[in-house]
Amino acid sequence: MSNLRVRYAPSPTGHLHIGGARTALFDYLVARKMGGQFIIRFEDTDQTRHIESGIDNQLDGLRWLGIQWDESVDIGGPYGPYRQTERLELYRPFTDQLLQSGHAYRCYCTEAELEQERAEQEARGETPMYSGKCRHLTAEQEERYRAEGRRPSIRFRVPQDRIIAFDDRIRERVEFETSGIGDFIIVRPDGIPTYNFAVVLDDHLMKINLVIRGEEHLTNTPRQIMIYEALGVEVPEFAHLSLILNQDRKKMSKRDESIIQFVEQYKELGYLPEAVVNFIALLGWAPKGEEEIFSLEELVAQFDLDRVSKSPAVFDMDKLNWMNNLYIKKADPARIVELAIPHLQKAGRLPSELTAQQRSWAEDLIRLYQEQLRFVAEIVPLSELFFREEISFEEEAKALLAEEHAPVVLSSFLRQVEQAGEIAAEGWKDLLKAVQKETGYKGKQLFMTVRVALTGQMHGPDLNMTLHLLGRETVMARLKKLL
RNA sequence: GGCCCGUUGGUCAAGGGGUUAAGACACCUCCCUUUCACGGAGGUAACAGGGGUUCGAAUCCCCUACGGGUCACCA
Repeated sequence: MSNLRVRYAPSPTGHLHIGGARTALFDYLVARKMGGQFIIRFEDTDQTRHIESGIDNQLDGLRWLGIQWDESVDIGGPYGPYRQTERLELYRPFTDQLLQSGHAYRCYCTEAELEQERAEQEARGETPMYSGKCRHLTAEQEERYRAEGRRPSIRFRVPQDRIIAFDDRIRERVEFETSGIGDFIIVRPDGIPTYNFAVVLDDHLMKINLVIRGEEHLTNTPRQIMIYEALGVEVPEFAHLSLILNQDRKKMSKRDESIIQFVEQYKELGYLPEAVVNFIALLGWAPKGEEEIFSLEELVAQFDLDRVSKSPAVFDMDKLNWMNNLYIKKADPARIVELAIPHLQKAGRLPSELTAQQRSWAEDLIRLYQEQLRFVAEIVPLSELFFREEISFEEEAKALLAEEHAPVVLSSFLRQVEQAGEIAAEGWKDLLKAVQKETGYKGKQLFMTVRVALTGQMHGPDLNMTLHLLGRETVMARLKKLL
């Protein structure tokens, strides 16, 4: 294939879905790897479901992931326009061609009639399929229908008893019998083509030679191949990706809340784009070796359509969280700080305008938790102990404080803090050392007692930094309250 | 229901006639550590079932079961 051209063709009905993002990513990877072009085109022929912000949502999501394209609505390209509703005139000659060659015909059935027909078929236990009622209308009959005020749609005449076969890049050979396919509508009465017709025309006109898309399109493929053939143009290659399933092994539906489905939501929760890209690349694709942490550039080098799995993948949130944590740990702390501050502000933990001092405090706080954040929004629940007036004590903590060494350690510590005056970030270590010297308690009895007294919890982040962030006043107040 | 696709541990998955059937997440144990987390070392756990073909099937064929997709004037 000398010049590979692939496309992602979403319908702009909403936000970028995780499945769409994965399709786009695979498109991008293949195009980059082969030195081809990646085109994004919008299939917006369904007026009723059209959402104006849909195009921006899709593009913004892809941009955030770092996926770049070579031709689309925003940057143009030699095969535009890149949204179907702007290409309507381009389709007309092809419609005429099919009508003239007899591959298509006008159908005057109304939606209500068709629906009734379908209902009757279903009642009889048959597969619902268009009966072919208008297949052989005479000129007079057409004239009469027109006189009744009926507006025709245009149907594709599906050849009888043929087998349509193709070699899918992922599924290998797939065959369909045309007997199971009814004549389908390619142009609605209002002149707007339906999906199956428009894709074929656009892919042809845009010189797409590899169509990568989800498995839900597999059964559309024979219809499209028939159109290519009727038009006498070259059929592209197909690669049908298996679906991404939720934890219940079901196709994710838009209302499914068991899983976070939209790229924008991951962004909002503080997932890093490189983690999301890495993770979705592994949904259905397996690298050659054992390494599985890859940057986008590395994915381009590693990716191979031949290593894409046929079976569906369940979206595993645990693994995404693990992977995101990996990227957060590696990330520049300043970046995580930038992402985390808005979460703390939104939660009312920080004022919307920060003084230099507050900012520096927030930076220390966020860095304290950086290595255990699975996603940045977690900073809010994780850092709760720094924002509570009243601390509550766990059972274990109460037991520890009831031991005889506790008051000794704590009163010694309080004295040290009071005497110290201003305490530098590193100064707390020395105070604890002094307490050890004075009381003779060390290790768990010393550190754990202090931790528990001030946080109420047996577990937590680095103690010195915790003390520093709590600050001298709070430390003294909490100690006094206990003693 | 018809048609189409799929099925290796809980999850992602490698392996495509001869393997002790990889690796990762999760889980468990231990080590490190003032605790947690991190890190390190181990561990539990899988070829859907049944027939073939073959000296030999996770790998090839058939059937069954299960799961999914699709049958629109949606994409």
